[in-house]
Order: sequence, then structure tokens, then C-alpha cells
Amino acid sequence: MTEIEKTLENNGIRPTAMRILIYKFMAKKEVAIALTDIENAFVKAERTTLYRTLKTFEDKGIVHHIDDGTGISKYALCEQGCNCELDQDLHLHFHCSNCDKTVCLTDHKIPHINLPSGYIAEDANLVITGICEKCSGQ
Amino acid sequence: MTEIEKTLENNGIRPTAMRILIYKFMAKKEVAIALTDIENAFVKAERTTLYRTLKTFEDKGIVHHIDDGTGISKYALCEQGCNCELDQDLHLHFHCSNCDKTVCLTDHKIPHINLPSGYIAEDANLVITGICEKCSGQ
DNA sequence: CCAATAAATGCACGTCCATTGCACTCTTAT
DNA sequence: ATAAGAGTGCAATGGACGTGCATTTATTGG
Ligand SMILES: [Mn+2]
Ligand SMILES: [Mn+2]
Ligand SMILES: [Zn+2]
Ligand SMILES: [Zn+2]
Repeated sequence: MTEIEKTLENNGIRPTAMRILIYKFMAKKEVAIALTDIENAFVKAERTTLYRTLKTFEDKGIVHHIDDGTGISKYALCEQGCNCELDQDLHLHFHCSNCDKTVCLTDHKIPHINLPSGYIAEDANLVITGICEKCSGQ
Repeated sequence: MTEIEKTLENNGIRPTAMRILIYKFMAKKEVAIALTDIENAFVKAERTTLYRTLKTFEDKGIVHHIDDGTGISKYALCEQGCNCELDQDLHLHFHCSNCDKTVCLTDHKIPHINLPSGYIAEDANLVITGICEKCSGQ
């Protein structure tokens, strides 16, 4: 049994061929991926299967869902020890307006915000839009 | 000529009956509004007209568009002296998971974030989700 | 190993909201 | 008054997400 299979099983996910492939695909990407990205990478696979695979990964807590404001859901594998299910790994995300890629800035946590009294925060989403390091050429 | 008509004209918007009505509607609301909200308030009006009115208001800089993560676009009248067109009025938004309302917290600016080198920030969106003061009853 | 059962996949369809094309109407300028 | 321009109404499109159900594949336990 490979490392990936172990990871999946440890999280209550049966390691089917498709799931292993998708996991590998996500693991080697350094950016957040959209359903379409996977669809293009696995043309033989059915969109629904890919969709539900991402859903399963998310439900079981090995990927987190990213809303980068583009209207297209992105996903990224969670880091070791990520507590995003508990809304406790609130790192920010960067979306490049040039190449349209979105990245997790996992060590840039969302700063704590003092809300007006009466407001109770449960979750937070911070997306910075701009030019990524690759596109800025710096 | 009323105050509202002046405001519209000053921003290059011809003050039609519909536009004045929508402006008034937004002005008396303390929360961000969705197209559907206007639609429900003006049942006789066409959805497209309302849609394009919001678009015009946004283009001319008297309304800002809010992405609260619900997938439904919200809009709010800009404050006096708002520079949101220049991405320089980056206040945060609060979305209540109970009553589904979204509010501008105009005096809670998004804190400055130090990005990794090479990344150039152009815009930022911070949405806090939780329970609003009305729903929390505090 | 085989049957019974459960899980995963494939296909088709539906939904929701945003957006556009085009014709018609109203306003403004000459 | 006429022409040009801006606004509006109606119909249709499109993209992305989501679901119901039949079929296939994997697991279990005899
Ligand atoms: Mn995570
Ligand atoms: Mn504004
Ligand atoms: Zn880029
Ligand atoms: Zn509320």
C-alpha cells in the first residue's frame, strides 16, 4: 500500500484508482485547482465523478475549498495538521489577475479583526488579487 | 431638482424615474442588497433594467459591488468620498449565516498584508461570516 | 468461490444567477 | 419636427454547480 493509499484510508476514503490519480494530480500542483482543471487532465473521466471526488476529499478534510472571487470553486490539498474543517486554518489566498491562478499563502494567516459589539465571527475569507510572482517577473 | 437627481447627474448618470427609485431604495437600506431584493420591491420593473441600473451605478462609482461568498452579488451605495473604484476603500464585509444579510463595515478597513516577494497586491476582499448583532441579540 | 450488499461511477437532466442581443420607446439636441 | 442617442422590455443564452437514478465495481460473509 502506497503513501497516498494510506492517507486516503486514514481519512475514511476508499482508495479507488480515480481518487488516487486525482490526489496525485493535486499533490504535484503548486496552485489551487478547479474542477475544470481536473476535467482537462483526465478527459476520459466523467465530470460528476471528479466533482464528487473533490466533494469527498473536502468532506473528509483532506482538501479545502477556496472561494477566490472568480465564481469558480478551487481546491487545494490541506497541509499536515490543517484544521480548516474547524475554521481554524484561515490562511489567505492570492489570485493573479494576469494568469488567473490562485495560490494558498498558508503561512499568511488572516489577522484577527475586532468586530462591532454583537457581531460573532465564525469564519473568514481573505483574497488578495493582483500579480503573482511568476507574472510580475520579480 | 432633488438631491438624488443632483447626485446622479454629478456622476454622469441621467436621472430617470427608475434610477431615482432604485437609488432611494438603496439609500434607505442599511444592508447590502441583491438584484433579487430590488426585483421584489419593484415587481412592475423588468429584471434587466434593474440589473443594468446597478451596473451603471457601479460603473459610475456611486455603488460598490460586494462579493460576500454566497454566490449572489450584493451592492451598496458608496459613502461620501469613497474611492472604491481605485481599490482604495477596502472595508470589510460581514455576512450573517443566520439571516443571510450582508453589511458593509465601512470603518473596518482591511489590514495591510505583507505578501511574499514578487507578489503585487491590487485589490483585496475580506468577508467575515458569523452571526450579526440583530441575530445574536446582544 | 459465490451470492448478497454496499460503494463508486456514468449519464442525463435540472437549477440558479449572471449576462447579452435586439427591438422598441422615450429623451435630448439640432 | 426630425434625427440621434440613451434607456427599457423581452427573450434567449451561458456557465457552473448540483441531483436522481441506473449501472458497474468493490467488499463482505457464508
Ligand atoms: Mn485545509
Ligand atoms: Mn464604494
Ligand atoms: Zn500570475
Ligand atoms: Zn443576522
